[in-house]
Amino acid sequence: MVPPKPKRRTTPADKREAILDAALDLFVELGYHGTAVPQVAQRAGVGAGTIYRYFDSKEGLVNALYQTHKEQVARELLQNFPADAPAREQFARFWACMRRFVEEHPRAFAFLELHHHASYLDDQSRKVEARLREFTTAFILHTQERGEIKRMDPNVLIGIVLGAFIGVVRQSWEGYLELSAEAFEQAERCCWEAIRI
Amino acid sequence: MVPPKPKRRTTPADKREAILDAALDLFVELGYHGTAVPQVAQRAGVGAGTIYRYFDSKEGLVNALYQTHKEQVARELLQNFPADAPAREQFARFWACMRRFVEEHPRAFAFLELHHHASYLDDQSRKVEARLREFTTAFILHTQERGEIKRMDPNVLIGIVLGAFIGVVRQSWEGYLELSAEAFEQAERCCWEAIRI
Amino acid sequence: MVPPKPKRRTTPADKREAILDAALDLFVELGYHGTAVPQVAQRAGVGAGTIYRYFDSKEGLVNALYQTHKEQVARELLQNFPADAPAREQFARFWACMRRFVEEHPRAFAFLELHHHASYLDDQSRKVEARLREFTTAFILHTQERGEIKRMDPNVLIGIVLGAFIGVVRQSWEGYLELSAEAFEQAERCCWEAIRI
Amino acid sequence: MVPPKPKRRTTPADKREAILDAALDLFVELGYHGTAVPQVAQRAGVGAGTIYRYFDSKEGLVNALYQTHKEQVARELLQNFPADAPAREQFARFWACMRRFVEEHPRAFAFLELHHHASYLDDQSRKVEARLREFTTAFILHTQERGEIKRMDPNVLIGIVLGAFIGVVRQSWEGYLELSAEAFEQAERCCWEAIRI
DNA sequence: AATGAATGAGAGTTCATTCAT
DNA sequence: GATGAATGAACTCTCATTCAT
Repeated sequence: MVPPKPKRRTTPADKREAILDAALDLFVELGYHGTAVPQVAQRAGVGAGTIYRYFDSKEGLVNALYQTHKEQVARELLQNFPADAPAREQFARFWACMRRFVEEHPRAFAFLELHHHASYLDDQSRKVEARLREFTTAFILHTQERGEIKRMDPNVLIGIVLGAFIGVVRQSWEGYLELSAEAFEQAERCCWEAIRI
Repeated sequence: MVPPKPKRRTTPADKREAILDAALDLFVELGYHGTAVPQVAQRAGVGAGTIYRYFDSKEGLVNALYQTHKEQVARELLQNFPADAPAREQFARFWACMRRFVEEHPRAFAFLELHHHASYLDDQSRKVEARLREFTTAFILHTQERGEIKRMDPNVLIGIVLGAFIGVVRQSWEGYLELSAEAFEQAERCCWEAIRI
Repeated sequence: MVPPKPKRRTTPADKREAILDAALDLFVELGYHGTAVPQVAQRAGVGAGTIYRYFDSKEGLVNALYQTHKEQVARELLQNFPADAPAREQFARFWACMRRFVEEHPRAFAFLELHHHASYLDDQSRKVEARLREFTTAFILHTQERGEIKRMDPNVLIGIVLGAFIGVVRQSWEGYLELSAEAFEQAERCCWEAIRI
Repeated sequence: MVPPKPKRRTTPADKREAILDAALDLFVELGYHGTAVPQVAQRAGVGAGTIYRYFDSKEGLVNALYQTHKEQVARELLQNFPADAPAREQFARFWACMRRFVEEHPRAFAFLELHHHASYLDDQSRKVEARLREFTTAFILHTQERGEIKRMDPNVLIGIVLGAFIGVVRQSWEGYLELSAEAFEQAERCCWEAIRI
């Protein structure tokens, strides 16, 4: 019996993925405006014109990347969130989820961080961001009412915790820190103490 | 009697400042690659060629901006630092100093933050960053030995505190928060609790 | 008994016609350079590659169109021409023939007119034009000798009559005129008076 | 005494003219879509980017050409028009004026003719055309009322006369005719007989 | 025979940089 | 020293054509 011959070298989905992957690398390294479309094509191993079969424009490409990855973060955060657990555990889970994302998709995390609120993001991209924030704000208010975390403008708390998380990750990008389990855990404890009552 | 000092309408230093000032605005608003050199010239009120009398290139301009402002931050932090005060007070002073910088030079702070570790920054720019970090690290180690703040990799603590500060400021950039005295003070207390023993 | 003729949904001739028809529409509407080959394919309901089975290139396609329709005009003019009638009647028949062509094949007439002497027409296309002209010139000379129309360079007369005909049709393209029977007849009488003795 | 040194090799106005002149040639020869901007630049002897200092875009360039030359035709027609002369003389003057334009600016005439009612002409360009037509229509109606020319839709008459004029000129473009004084005069007489009572 | 995804040359346009004035 | 018109390389994007399926 003959084993089924593998049908194609590259499926359309493969090409699309290759383009997204190459763009992710380059946008992180050189920025959106610093990256030329043919450069993306070359790294993806396709012709320059091919990119326009899969994406409307360079803007379409960066927004597709943003939405794909931002939605993944949002999904993972919401799915793993223990709605009824004590705040301490909820925070630990949030931190673990973010950590897992950074470890599994470091370039995607860097991309989201660097392209946060850029002028070329479209309404759909901003909507993904907005939904996640709404959820977060509602959760913070609820936990504050339960007396488990400090009472102050939720946006200050978001700024502190998210900022601190990104701040630690950045230290590793800049070569000052290895993102060990210990570092994440230490940072997690610090941040909890920042916001706990 | 003194001869009347020849009054020039614009000294070379004035021109240089005007260029730096215009570039600061535009780089913050449109990004490095999104800003055209003649656009900088126009806003500065000089000819496009004039920029090249004061700076080698567009890269030279952005690096001059980076170094100028980064050095200013470093200077202010070091000058105001109470070497012999208790850690709690040192931390409060650090926070106040950063806060003052953000309030007095919001565009410069945004510029430094947005162009942090961009590919077009040169070695000299990175060196300014490195010197400040050396000082900070040494100080953290010293304070940890005095048992006033948590014992962990100083880079984790730097990531947390700097990240949290930037995180809070960013919330205001994104329109979620007004940078009131109260917000800064709340965030400062949170961050102290994050790192204190 | 005859075996049932195998019915093909689309014969090669059908495909060729569909391509020519789609191209006619688009070249008239958007111009030669304004029309993309895949656009022609889509409107013809065939794959983009298929066009290259029937035509060498985009130039080949436009020349095929030109020759097809120019030859049709020539055929109709020559077939309907009453060689032995008086000049007044010959002229009326010529005009009626042109009018019928415009009414039955408005897109083809517009195409011929708009692509007249375009740089991408090949020698074969120009040859069709030349043959028609030879006949016309000979006829004019003959009629002039019979003393029925003005004696002058036949090319002046061709320019006047053909130009006037196209001029009137153009007025309708530009929305100034409806191509009524009356308009055609009025124009015909005017043109006859232009050339008659 | 020193003769005044000629100040510039090329003034800005020279450059603009050189670009317009090169574009006129190429648009006539290859059509608007068939002409590449760098091609215009090369023929004008300037860099490709220079064209964009003088014109907003390729469309801006073609519209500037159209308006310049169309306005010149309109101006010459209106200025030389003998409002109170008999229709026969008015027609002769019109024809002479058109003839002079063709002889002095043959490429401009060809350009106007070939780009008539093209989709890339802007509102301003169409307005010039519209003003000229309004004048012509009013004049025809007035002359018809005086009983000097045939009574029919003025647009039919415009189509015939303008079409015949262009038709004769085209014969020369196609190499069939030399635009001699005699040819123009013969055609003028024919056309007058086409429209006279 | 027919397809349409893929290509890359070339389109229009921008902009960092130069240099005659 | 200062200017800004001029440049041409490089940008984003299109499309005539090919070729694996």
